[in-house]
Amino acid sequence: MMIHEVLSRTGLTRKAVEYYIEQGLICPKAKENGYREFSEADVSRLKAISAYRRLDISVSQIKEILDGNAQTIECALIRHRFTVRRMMKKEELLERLLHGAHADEILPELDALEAGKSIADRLLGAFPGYMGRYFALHFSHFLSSPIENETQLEAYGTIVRWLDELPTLQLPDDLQTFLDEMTADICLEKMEMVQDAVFQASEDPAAYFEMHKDQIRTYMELRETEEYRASPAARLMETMAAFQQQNGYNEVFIPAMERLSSEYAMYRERMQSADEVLQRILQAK
Amino acid sequence: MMIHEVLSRTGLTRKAVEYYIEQGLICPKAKENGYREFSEADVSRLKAISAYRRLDISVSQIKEILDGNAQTIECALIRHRFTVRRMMKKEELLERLLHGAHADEILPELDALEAGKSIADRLLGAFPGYMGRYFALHFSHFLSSPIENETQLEAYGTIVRWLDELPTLQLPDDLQTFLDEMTADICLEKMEMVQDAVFQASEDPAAYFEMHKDQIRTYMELRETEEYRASPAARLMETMAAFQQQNGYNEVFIPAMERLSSEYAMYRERMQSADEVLQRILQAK
DNA sequence: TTGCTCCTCACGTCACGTGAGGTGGC
DNA sequence: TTGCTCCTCACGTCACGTGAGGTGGC
Repeated sequence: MMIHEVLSRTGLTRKAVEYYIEQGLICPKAKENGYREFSEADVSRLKAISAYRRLDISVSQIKEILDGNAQTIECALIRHRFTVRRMMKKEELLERLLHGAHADEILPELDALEAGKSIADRLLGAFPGYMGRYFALHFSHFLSSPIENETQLEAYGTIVRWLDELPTLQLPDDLQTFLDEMTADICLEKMEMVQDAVFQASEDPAAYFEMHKDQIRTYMELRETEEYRASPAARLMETMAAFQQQNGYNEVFIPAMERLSSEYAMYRERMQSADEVLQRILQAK
Repeated sequence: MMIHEVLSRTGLTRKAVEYYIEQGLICPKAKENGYREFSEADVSRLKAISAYRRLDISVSQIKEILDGNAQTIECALIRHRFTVRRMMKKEELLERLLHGAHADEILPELDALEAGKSIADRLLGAFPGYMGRYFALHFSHFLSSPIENETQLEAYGTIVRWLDELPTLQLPDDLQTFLDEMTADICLEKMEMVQDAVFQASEDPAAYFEMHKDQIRTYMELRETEEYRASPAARLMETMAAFQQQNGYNEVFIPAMERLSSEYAMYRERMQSADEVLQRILQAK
């Protein structure tokens, strides 16, 4: 069909369609007279493109999505969600400005907001698929307090540099497939529920361990078995641990996060004492 | 001071500051050697500019705000709020796409979202200050149902054309000042509460009138007095009514809204029967 | 003289919009 | 021939980013 029909069926403009052709999202054949011949498949692709574009997804990301990269759309969704949250905070800040607040008051909060965004973006890029989403969600939780002193600013710089220099974790194909399959149906809501559960547990670890002692025991026993040690899950954990150790995750990234966010520092402390509690329970067994 | 100090104190880049100078947001003096001399006032202006920019306000709007136009910032806030709401809907739509929905399903909802935006933007521009905000908020309430047929599409076109051709309502200076002063402390929250109260009342007008009959009587009596008729409030109402009548508000805009949104049509019906109830009550008086 | 800051100018970004100027189909 | 569609090319948008190339101050 001719472009005219495509335009009326998709609601796109001629220039938009030409742009998508130029960017390689669709490739209609050129006829002898130079006219382009569009197929039904082109039309349905263009409809999808239109939907994604209007949902604020960039053309290059749409290309990935149409190329069958299912991770991209999850990634886009989480980015979108972070954006909405930031916008809500911005709304608050705008109201404060309207009610006479001075710029000096809100600039540190804007700094924090933008720092949170750039760290979350980098985490999403640095770790493949599910892991990036998990890390981004996890650390975003602590990145809302304003950036008010030099220490925080330096910590932020350290984190950004560390993430920028981090080599991309390239999992062996089988582990990557395993991870993707295991996490395929873990939507954002579930991730958030898990995170909230962890945060809750960190507040009163003894109670948590008491309540879940059977599961914990089962898990601990499982981890001792040969079967588990040979499983992809164990190999995945090992690979991650080795990657983190090689790149100074615990020496550079975590301490910088603690300097950037006092909330995170407190969380880490709670987690460490939780670990001690667990050790005591296990020894008492 | 030199630009270097300005940059370190504001956190802006050289190029950004140069852009704001080019756009006339600040005008530092040029010294003989061509260097620019910035003042303390420039620095605090730049801090405000930085805050507003990072809150997604355009440079031309910031110019208006810095020129002392207090309405602009309210306008920006309401736009921002609408944007957040749209983003939340977009998030839902993106989730549906992720879970396998076809583009055809969500395109009509995107149409409605964008129609809502363009109508709200036009209402904000067409009516001065508070009125624009009130209209935008009021009609946005009804602009969420998907655009699914030709009638709705035509209605949308009619509305957009009507708003684009609408002359800007230029109130006499004293009435404008009166309006601005009366509405200066009506924040969005209050507006929303009022709107919600109206929507509630429209569901069961008899009950509403019964509950507020004393206020209604007082108001009706007030409207009969000479004092009220000579007040700016009455003149404002008259001016608005005349403006609406001259431009076919009830003949073009309202019917198109009814065709675009069945929810709005229902609301109008309820309001009309509410009016009849009120007339009966007043006659029975 | 060296190394630093300052300046202006030009081109790039992203996803198109808006014509201009020319050809093809009926 | 006329009026329509189709094509490519060039320049514009918004708020800067990224150099290039040249000058001023110490």
